[in-house]
Amino acid sequence: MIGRKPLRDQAYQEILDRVHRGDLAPGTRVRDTSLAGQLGISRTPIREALLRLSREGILAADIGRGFSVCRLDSSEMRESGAILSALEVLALQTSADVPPERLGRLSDIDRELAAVRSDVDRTVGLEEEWHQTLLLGCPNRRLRDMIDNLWQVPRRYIRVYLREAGRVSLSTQHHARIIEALRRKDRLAAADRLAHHWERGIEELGSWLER
Amino acid sequence: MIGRKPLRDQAYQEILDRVHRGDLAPGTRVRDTSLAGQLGISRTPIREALLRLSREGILAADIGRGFSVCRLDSSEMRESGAILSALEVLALQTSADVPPERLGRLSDIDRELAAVRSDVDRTVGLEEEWHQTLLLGCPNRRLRDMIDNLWQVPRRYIRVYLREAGRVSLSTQHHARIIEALRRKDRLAAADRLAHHWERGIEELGSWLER
DNA sequence: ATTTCGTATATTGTATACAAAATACTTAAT
DNA sequence: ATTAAGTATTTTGTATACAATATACGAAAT
Repeated sequence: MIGRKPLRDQAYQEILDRVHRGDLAPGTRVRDTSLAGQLGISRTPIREALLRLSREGILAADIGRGFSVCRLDSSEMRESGAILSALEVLALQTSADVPPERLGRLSDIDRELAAVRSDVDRTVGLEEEWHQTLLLGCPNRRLRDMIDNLWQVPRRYIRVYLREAGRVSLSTQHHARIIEALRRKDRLAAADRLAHHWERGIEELGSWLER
Repeated sequence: MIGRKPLRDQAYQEILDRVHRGDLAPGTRVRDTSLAGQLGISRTPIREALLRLSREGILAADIGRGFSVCRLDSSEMRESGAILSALEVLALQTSADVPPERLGRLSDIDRELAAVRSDVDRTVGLEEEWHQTLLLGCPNRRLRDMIDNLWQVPRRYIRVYLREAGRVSLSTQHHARIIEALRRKDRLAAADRLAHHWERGIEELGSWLER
């Protein structure tokens, strides 16, 4: 076998998936012993994964009393959203022009996004893929990695919003307007619209959470 | 005793200090066993600290062959700097107006910065404190934490630059212009100047590194 | 019945043990 | 003398063990 992955990385992914699937609900205490048993590995790599997740804001770590899944909180969502928005805008501003081929893919994703209804997982996945595709040309690798990581937080909020508020998706109209600006090679305008897209999305989620 | 700190956090701080002091030079392999011996604790909390440092871009972690101190690389510095710049600008834009009392402190730091010569550690410390003080009023706690963390990277570059290039400090004139804008309660202008300050600093460091 | 205290249990944080893999070392062949 | 193969030694990644602390449970007192 060529690609060996440390157990801690596999554990990280698995735990993250469980949080996203709702298998580990907000507020739940996460016991390393129990996870170690379930995954059939020892506590050591589990704890390494938990420590990382707590640094990333998915879990809370109270000293001496272990980990728990962070509760959903509108101000936390607004804070993360503001950061992610600024970073995506920066990434887009400093990207090379988006080639037509990639613009086509973005439109494809949007079409699929409009077609898919009521499948929350698919919708969130496509929304994230759209953003990733948009920023694929950003030469700042560290920035791209950071953005990918930060996405884990809003993802949880979008998912619960789509599911519980019964909304089908966040408006894809904004996407279209961003693509339009990129077609004109006007990255500045596109970045502005991306910021606007985020603002609206954050506001939509925030006001729903604060209902 | 009231405030207990996990060993992993103490280890994290100690290792970080060693990297900054140059005790652990760029490229050095970092062996958990050796550190555990030196700090008189076991490998477990050491490895937790190393894992965290590698996520933060201070150490490199090659699977199966352990950790090493990241080599200084101008493009990495530019990438981190661009991110940090954007985040500090965001923080300043979304801050409350900086009260006169705090503006005074900023000026004090600048005066000290101008007075201190040839003490690299003190200079870097003051520069970082200046930025922290500037952003103290940012209500986005997550953003402030992220900025504090990210600072660990440029810190290494500034330190080596001041020491080896023989420069005394990065220009404090920019600081003064930022403060001036804040006196007029013009946060937007201040944010612009902060961005400019970063741009110039990054360019100065970058061109020196690429010499 | 409710509360308070004490004890048992579980869970954490840290230390140690072990197996696999990587590095360093030795020796033999050219 | 240099290289190469094979062996010994480190070093890593993971598992387990242990001590300290926190939680859960139950009995006694009000």
